[in-house]
Amino acid sequence: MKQQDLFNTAPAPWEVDDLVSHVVAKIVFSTGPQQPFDYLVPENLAPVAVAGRRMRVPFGRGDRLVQGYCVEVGAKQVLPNKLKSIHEVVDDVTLLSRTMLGLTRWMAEYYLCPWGQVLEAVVPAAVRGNAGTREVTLLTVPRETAMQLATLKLPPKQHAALTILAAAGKAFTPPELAQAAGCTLAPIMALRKKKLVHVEVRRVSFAHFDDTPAEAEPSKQLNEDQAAALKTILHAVDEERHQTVLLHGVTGSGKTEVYLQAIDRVVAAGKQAIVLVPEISLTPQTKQRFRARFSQIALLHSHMNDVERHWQWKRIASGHIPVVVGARSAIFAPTPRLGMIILDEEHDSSFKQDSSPRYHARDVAAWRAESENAPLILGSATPSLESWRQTQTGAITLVSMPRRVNNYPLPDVKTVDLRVDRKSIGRGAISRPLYQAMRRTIEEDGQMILLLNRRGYATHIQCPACGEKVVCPECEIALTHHLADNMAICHYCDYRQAAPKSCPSCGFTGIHFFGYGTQKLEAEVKARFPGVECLRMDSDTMKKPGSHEAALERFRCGDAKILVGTQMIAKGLDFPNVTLVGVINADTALHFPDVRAGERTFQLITQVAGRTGRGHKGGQVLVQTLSPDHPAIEAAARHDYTLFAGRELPFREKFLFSPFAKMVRLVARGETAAAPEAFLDEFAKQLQKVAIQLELELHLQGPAAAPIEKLRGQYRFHLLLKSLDGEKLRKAVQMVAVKTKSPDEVIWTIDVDPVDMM
DNA sequence: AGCACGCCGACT
DNA sequence: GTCGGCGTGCTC
Repeated sequence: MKQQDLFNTAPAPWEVDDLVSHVVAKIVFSTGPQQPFDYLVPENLAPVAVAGRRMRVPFGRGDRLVQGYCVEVGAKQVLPNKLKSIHEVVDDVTLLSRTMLGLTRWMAEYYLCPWGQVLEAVVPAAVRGNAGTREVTLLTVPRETAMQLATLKLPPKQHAALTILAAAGKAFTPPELAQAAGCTLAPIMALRKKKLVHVEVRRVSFAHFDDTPAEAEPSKQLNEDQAAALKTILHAVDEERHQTVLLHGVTGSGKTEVYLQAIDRVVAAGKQAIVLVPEISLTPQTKQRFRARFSQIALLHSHMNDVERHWQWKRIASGHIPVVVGARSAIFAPTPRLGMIILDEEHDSSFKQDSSPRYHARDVAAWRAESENAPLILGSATPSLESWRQTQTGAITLVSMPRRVNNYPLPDVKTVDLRVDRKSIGRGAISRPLYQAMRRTIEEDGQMILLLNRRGYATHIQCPACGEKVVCPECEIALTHHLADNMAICHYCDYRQAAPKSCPSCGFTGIHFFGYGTQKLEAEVKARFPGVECLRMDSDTMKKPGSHEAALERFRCGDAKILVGTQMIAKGLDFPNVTLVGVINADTALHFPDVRAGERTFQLITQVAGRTGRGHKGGQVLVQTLSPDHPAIEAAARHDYTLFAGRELPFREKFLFSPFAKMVRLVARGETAAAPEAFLDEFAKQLQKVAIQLELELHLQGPAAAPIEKLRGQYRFHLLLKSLDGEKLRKAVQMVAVKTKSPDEVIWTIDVDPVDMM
């Protein structure tokens, strides 16, 4: 029998009489062994030893003190001397409620990663480190001392200090008291030693941020579709019952207003709402919209410093903040009475975390909402096929808003077949039809958005003489030419070198820069529309905090007429004067070796098309493509989600992909190609054995070189596992994973429900 | 993860 | 004989 089993199985019959009942705490560590460990709770710590706090416990032969999360406290029959005792309780506030502990345990099981690691990810580092607080010592005079103050025999300075403290009627820190009494710290220390003053050590916050409530704006009148959607949601809110609602509303259908009014009801009931938005759309516009409607709101954004993050966390935990708006990790906000969760743009891939624990906020939200009896609202114009499928099986309630507000029509979308038009335009990214539409837009004083999903100037650098391509030495992918500083940059690892003037291989001086990035597009626009203000938004120009706000303001006020950018301009923007959207190359994501390539393309085109026609002037969209007949592009041009889903779902079903099959992806990497490949080969073999044992119908794809074969100098391989039985699949992977020790040179990861296949 | 234990080879 | 190489296994 293994040692650990001694603690989890019943004691031997002859030991039963020795059992004593004791309060025991279950501790989980964030590093080291993964299983929980039991410790005795000593009597003096019983009041503070609460599940959800961190504790320091003696661990190992040397009894070194280690910090861990207490996940459970309860009376237990134990053999005396079997367990060690907790040394100290670290936190004076509970970091994780019962629900959050349950949630993290579920995440650990579902995403196949250690519980301790999930706990560490869920509690912000700023909270763990008590950022922005410090310990202060507070002195008061106890009753007994105050009564005998007159008769006490004390040196004059001590007596004076004590008298001042007794008269003050509030607590002083030692330095404060020293100053008030006009003495040094020595007499005060003496008073502390003689136990004449009461000492309390407390953690206080010295952070302060503006939290003055804003003037709240009234709600808007809803149209028929919005009112019907709201009614469905409110039904669940009022009954305090869990239900998932998919709000499928076309772009501009007024989903946000429905959210806002649903939140109103939650707030009125004294509960809190969590609103999750994609990272990219936590824009000033979204922020303002929520801030204007709710007087008290916590906006969690990535540029927050630790002090503010901690402060926000405390405010939320105190229950005084009714509305929390944030990206993915806001799903862990410590709201004490959760009344509703909203995931806006639920299809967005930024809801999936790309490091361990690789959770999807949509699925975490579903678990949390169910366990807290709260409705979950998923909103999108282009729902994920995972959610859409669940509306068909009845697990999710579908509510549709097929019309735009104010009866504005959806914009007219035309594809520009580049196979035909390319010849007529010569060199350049803007086809003749798009150019003409741009001209017209400017004449009519409208504004326009041009989407090109690649940053930089030229996408690859190649020698026309010898064919040599300039690639990253670490990742072996084509370097992108950036004009601003004339550098060649790897978009995977950010490796950079000076752009070559001649071919590094053959010395030919006519080395050529091919392909279009946003920088080159911007240059072309400026050249062809002199005097028209053009603004570029991509991650290169939006690095500084506040640049996003500034750029959008310039566009909103009309100073800039043309907005050029990557996908960051495709979502959420709401500018009524935008009457033209141009998609420079709809095919960039279409031919990726990824099942979701079509879905992503459909989403991107639909979303960016939705940026126009939001005012009385209407709007039109031109989509440049080499594949106008591709189902994803055709469906997007017709604004027809059900057409797209109707074509895509049978394909997913036939070839066993999500949402029909559950998928798990293993990625292994190393300095050589052989080691990770061999590792995955062996893993696959072991899996097949376990699959037979579990009677699991397992489908394997690979191992094969990952689409990004080499990254930062390491070779990458992957193995895709699929099965209709997700639970058994995870079980099988778990069984193999615990027994597997990879060679030192191989690093590997497990991704449950992978979204990114690169 | 750390830390002790233990079983081998190179040294005072 | 002992010092230390790191392979193995345990930690409530």
